[in-house]
Amino acid sequence: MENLELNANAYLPLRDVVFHTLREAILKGDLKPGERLMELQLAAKLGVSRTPIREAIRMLQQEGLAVTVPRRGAEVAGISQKDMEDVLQIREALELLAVRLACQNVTEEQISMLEENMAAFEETIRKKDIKEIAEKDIEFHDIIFEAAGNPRLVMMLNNLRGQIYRYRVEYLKAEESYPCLVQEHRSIVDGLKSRDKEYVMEMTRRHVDNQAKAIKNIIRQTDDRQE
Amino acid sequence: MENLELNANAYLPLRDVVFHTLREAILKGDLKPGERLMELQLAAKLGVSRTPIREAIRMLQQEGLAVTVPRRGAEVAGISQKDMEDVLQIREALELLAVRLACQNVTEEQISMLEENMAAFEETIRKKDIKEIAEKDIEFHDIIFEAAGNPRLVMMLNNLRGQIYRYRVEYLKAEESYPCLVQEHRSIVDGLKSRDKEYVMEMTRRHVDNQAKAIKNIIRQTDDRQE
DNA sequence: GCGTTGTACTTTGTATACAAATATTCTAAC
DNA sequence: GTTAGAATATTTGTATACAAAGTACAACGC
Repeated sequence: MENLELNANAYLPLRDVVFHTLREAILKGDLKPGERLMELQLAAKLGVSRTPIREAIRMLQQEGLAVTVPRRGAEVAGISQKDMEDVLQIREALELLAVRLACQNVTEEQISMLEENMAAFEETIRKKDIKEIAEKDIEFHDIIFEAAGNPRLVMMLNNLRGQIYRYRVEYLKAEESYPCLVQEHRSIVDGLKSRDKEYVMEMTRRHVDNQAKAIKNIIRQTDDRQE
Repeated sequence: MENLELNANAYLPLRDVVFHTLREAILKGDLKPGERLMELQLAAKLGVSRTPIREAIRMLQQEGLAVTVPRRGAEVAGISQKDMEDVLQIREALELLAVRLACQNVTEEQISMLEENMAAFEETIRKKDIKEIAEKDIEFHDIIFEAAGNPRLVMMLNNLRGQIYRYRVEYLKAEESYPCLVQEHRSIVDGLKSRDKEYVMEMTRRHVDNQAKAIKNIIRQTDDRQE
């Protein structure tokens, strides 16, 4: 770990601020798998007492980002290749459900939001700004999730995305995949416009599968490098 | 609320005991939707301090069984008809994934476990012991989840089942559905034996759909009665 | 050298104390 | 009778205190 910093000084309970801070740190990889989450240490580093830290840890634990052993404390959850494959499988199923529902429920307004997003996405891809690419990509999927009209599904997909994100940044560095990405998004939007359920699902399947393959490649590379 | 009681006196941190206690109470309906979860009150009732209560609440919150408003505290999450439909949609998608995976990975041993379960299931149905029927039904699905070989999927399905369970007991009181239940389980086991993916998925879809319809009926009836 | 035990040190688990925010009650004015 | 506002009580948020479990390491015996 390095320099954690509480930023969201908004009027939120500290436990939520701590939770978001630690969550981000884990997803971004600042806190590495296996790294221990020691209450006193974190409390000192974040300038709060142990109480909010403990509550944040309980939340992380329930979300699967931390594992705790009674009387030993918590550590950042590891994420093996198998784990990631499991997550990707689930994500595919849910993403397909989302897009299927979106196909029924999407509004004109949401479609124009998607079009706007597409334009912005292409722009950021031209700039090769990875951070922005990721943001726009997330926004794209968020619009679709929203259109699905199933809040719980949105929750679950966001959670899964968190898990995937732990490898995803790497994935987005593969510039050769950019044109493909844009085209896939394009197809999905077109499908939603014409409300062609089968087509949209097939395109989404491809999109998710491509990403899954890419991520698995990254993992393989990373693992090889480590050995 | 009525008489909560800490039973699991095993060597577990109190937060986990409290968590399980409250979770059960919510799922069984002893703690009703909208009912406030007041720390001091719960602490007194369970004979512990606020600290484990608070941590348990954070866990419940993350699991969607409680909602908290900062500075106002937590209450048992309500579950509207729409919520339940959302959950059932997700559950169908994941249950289909599980059975598809199980079809590839199921072992001979697991198949005989399913056969054993079928026998026991039919027996309990003859006895019309609702509690046992529920148990055997859960066991049936658990074996399949296990066979899917995706631990995270198991986690998520268990969580969803919790949500559904809040209505499910009622559902199982509908005796006319029993023969149907058995037959559906039978078909699924047969499909798994012959590893016929399409067939198993179709049967599972029917099984889940039937249950979904039944639950929605219950909800309608319950809502009507309340008005 | 190797394992064992005992002691000091960390770290978690739980309870409690105090402050700040929210809800409630009571009073007073209209 | 109703409403506004102050006083009071409740309730959450955070910090801290203390006990118990776990860990590390050195001294000891084999």
